[in-house]
Amino acid sequence: MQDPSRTPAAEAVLEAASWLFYEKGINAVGVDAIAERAGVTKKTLYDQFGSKANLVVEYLTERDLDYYAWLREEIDKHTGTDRILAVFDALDTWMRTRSPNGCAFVHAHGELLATPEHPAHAVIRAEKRWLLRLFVELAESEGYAHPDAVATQLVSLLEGATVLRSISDITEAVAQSRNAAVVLLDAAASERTLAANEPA
Amino acid sequence: MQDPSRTPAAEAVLEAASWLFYEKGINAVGVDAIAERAGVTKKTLYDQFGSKANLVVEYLTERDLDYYAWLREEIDKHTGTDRILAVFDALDTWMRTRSPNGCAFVHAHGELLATPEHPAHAVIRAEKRWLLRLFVELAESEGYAHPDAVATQLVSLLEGATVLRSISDITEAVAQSRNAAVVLLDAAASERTLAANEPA
DNA sequence: ACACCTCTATACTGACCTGTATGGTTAGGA
DNA sequence: TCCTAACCATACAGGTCAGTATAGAGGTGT
Repeated sequence: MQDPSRTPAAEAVLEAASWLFYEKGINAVGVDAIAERAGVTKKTLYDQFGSKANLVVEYLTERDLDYYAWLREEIDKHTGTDRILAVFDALDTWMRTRSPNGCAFVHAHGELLATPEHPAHAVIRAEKRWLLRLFVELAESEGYAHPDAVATQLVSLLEGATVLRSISDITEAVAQSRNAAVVLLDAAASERTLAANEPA
Repeated sequence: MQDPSRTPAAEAVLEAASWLFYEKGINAVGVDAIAERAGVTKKTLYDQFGSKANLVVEYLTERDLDYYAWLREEIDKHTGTDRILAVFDALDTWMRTRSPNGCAFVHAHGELLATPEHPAHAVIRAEKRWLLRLFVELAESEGYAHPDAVATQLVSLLEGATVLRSISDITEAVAQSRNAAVVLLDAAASERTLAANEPA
């Protein structure tokens, strides 16, 4: 799961950074605070990661891998259409246990708008890309019509529920998105098509 | 539309701040940069707004009012179910013309995680609240079953599409959310219900 | 005539930021 | 035995941050 070549101090730094970045935001957290929380000197932090930007990349990359592994696990506990709905159930658990403040990648995107050359942007875009592809593959393998269209709609439901649950106190947002997914998949299955798929 | 008691310099400051905050993020922009862009001294900025936090609140409040007014206008050009779908069309235009980087309120929420006492949080939550209530009212007045459930699902589609369109390059996300909305409303209309509305 | 308001210009404070420099300790492997 | 990697502690450089201080210009209403 994690790079075994990472020293104990490096591990502590990344753990501290991950917590602080997610809980307070990237720009609101200084390297001094990270080093202090990790119980490590700033020298060690810079020896291991080189720069704050690199640390941000490592933070997002690890979170990305964790989330992907978690989703894959939850999906593989089911068969058929339940494999798709399992993603919504997994999100519900994920948000309760690890992500109550919302999507770390969406936040990072907003925080790094001022520095478009930041290497973290590639990680952020990649995360949304594999999420979409995951749904495309699931929709395809379950034989749904218009897998690209369905997948885009399902990802929107997922991302939107994440926003609603974290910003408002609408805890049922994820469950409602799941309900909507059931309806959409039902419609796609009975070839009642996703309406107006061709704009004109 | 805007407070007429605002002096010309104050107006220039708010305009500069709005552009910089949205384009680069709140924490990435300093008051010096705002004053310079507005062609105003920092003294004037502080005389008019008192603090950066107040300026952030004014920025979000004005954007909130603009967005609400825009949506109301677009909705009122239609009748029946089209009033609901008009929100999706309005979002498409809004994102192309004024909000290509994503939702300012979602970004602000992420940037202000470190300061939960920041007065902007109230504005952020209020924006999501009226958006949800808007859909509830539309769903009710068009006679759909389960207006609360439908509204939550529609807001998720809207917010999710905003995320997808801004972070990924999926420009058709909004259109796909609109398609999904059509299916969901169709299902709600024919009382084929929103499935599993009662979890157990 | 005088007070008030809006604004300009510049300089400053004290805190915090990323990143580096210097120098020393400990443990393991060749 | 010696070398290297991984760490500790402290201090500092150079920049930027929010916010304040000081001094004065121009216009308006009374």
